[in-house]
Amino acid sequence: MHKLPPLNSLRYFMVAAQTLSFKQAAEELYVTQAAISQHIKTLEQFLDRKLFVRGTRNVQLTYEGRLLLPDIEKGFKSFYQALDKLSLDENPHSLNITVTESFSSRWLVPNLHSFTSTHPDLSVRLQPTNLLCQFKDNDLDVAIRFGKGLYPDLESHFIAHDKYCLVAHPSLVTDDWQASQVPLLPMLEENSADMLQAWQAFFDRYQLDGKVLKRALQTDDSTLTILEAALAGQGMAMLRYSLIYQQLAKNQLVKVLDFEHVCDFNYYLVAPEHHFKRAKIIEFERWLKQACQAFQTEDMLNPVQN
Amino acid sequence: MHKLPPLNSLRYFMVAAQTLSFKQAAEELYVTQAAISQHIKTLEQFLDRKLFVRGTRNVQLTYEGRLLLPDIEKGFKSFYQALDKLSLDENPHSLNITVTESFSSRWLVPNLHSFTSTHPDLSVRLQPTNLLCQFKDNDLDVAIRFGKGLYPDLESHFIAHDKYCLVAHPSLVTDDWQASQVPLLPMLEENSADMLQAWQAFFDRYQLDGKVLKRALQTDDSTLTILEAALAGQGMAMLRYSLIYQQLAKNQLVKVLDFEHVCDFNYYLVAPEHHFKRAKIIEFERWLKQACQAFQTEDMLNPVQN
DNA sequence: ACTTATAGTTAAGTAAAACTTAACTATGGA
DNA sequence: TCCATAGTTAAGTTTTACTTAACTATAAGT
Repeated sequence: MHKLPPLNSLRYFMVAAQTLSFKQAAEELYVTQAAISQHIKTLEQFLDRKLFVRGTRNVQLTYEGRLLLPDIEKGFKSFYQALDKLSLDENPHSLNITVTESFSSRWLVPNLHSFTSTHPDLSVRLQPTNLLCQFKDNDLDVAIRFGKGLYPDLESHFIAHDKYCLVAHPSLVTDDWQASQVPLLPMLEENSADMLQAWQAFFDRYQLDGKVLKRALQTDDSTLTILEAALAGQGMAMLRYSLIYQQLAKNQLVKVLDFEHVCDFNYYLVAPEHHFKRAKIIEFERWLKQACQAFQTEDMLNPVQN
Repeated sequence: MHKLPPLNSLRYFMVAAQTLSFKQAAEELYVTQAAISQHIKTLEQFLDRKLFVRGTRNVQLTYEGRLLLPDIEKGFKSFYQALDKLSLDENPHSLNITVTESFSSRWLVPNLHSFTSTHPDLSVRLQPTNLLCQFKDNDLDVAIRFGKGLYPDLESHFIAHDKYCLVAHPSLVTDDWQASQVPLLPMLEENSADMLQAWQAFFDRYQLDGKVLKRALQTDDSTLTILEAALAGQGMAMLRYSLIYQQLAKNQLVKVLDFEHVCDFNYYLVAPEHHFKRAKIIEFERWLKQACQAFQTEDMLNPVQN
């Protein structure tokens, strides 16, 4: 292998060769033309070859200069290419996540510490909202969504399954509870297709008529409201395991009739395709998948789900 | 376009990334590991990205380091490629030519000045010999040869045609000379196929019997000897126009019966193929072709010749 | 023909970078 | 526990890069 010439001289040579003017090259490189002149001289001495024929008011490349130029250009092009790959991510030190309200406050916030502690130079910002925001003009890195993983112009990476559990405050149900006692509990209900489907499965299972049940609370899209109402003992709620498994463990909520219904929806990481090449997102996805194992159970691995 | 990072840091990064050891990289680059450490740090700060994960006794590339490496390697590879192209010619300031004795002393040496004066940084060395030397282990750049241009493993570039002229010292022939007087002049003869063919053409043309002519001198391969004998007035010689056109002009030699015979051979520049990529040879060939125009005449453009 | 303007070179001094030395940190192994 | 190893950092030195300013040479304008 040869010894490499001074690399800056190569750069100066390239620009001078492209412009065929030391003066112009100097302007492009924000130096004086004396600097160009000296660099070219250095390179010519290093290579022991004349690279330019100095005319009176113009310079020309010699044969050997012409020989050199294309490969030098190729080399710097590769360097620029390398930089391009990094610039996929303009803000490597901030991770901007939009996440559904319920998952944010009931799972992500309580669990985030194990990610932030191992990524000290990354500042995570959460935007809890149930709407799938625009990624353009929003400096959002990624979204966590519960759904079918089908979003136009966006890429979705599967994160975790989930299941609905019928739960209530422990004060409302006893250990020897029967299906016939269900009508005693008011329903805490959210009008989401997925959740309504779970309720229907429950009614079918116990041959109940949903219409006769009392409604204590109804919301359009705030799972969080339902959850808080359930925790406050206002009735029975059909809630996702991911959001309450910690409350179940601590007996702050208990299952009603042990009813479970595997969700038709899943958790997905959603973003424009190129965002998934960002180092911080690759890291975050890896962590998220691993951490979500905490609420993955055997019965979720249902072929219907995926 | 991005601003380029410090180029030396890129190089240090590359070697460190390849060896996955700052210490080893330092050894390869003949610097201390402190220098490596500082360069990597500089680059990381410039890019605002960690490139290495520092373990206790080893370093690993980060995702972004791995992203960067291939293009950086590609870049430097291009630079090495550029240098390779120059190293086609190890001695750019010397031009080593082997050339037939006669052409050397009768044409090249008298004409070389117009080349050397426009190429002041090139020192030309001539090796006059009629043998086609080995190019290997000989630091020869190129050969000038008179022939058919067919040399095994070598490339031949056509330079010039030539023709034989029957000449003698002006004291030996008069203006009103007749073919019948030919036998009065002794022959100065070289045993080369090409020249013998010219003699034969002459005999045929004037219906002479070559055998009855007197031989003043015979050589095997020294055209120069023949030429000098002719200049000294020792007889008539069949000589190539290229070697004597200047003597004809100065009347140091005159044509006998105006006899000319276009050569079956030509002048060629001969060398291994890659030598023709050397800047100095490209220059020399251009000059040689142009300068040889001086002895090219209309009648040489005979289809037989090429 | 003379002057002016332009492009590049060179020398000398200054600013910036690269590099070394040496002291320090952290950790795996004897 | 102590040593050996790999890397980091700060301080000082060397080297390189850059600017300024004076100089050369020539094309263009007057």
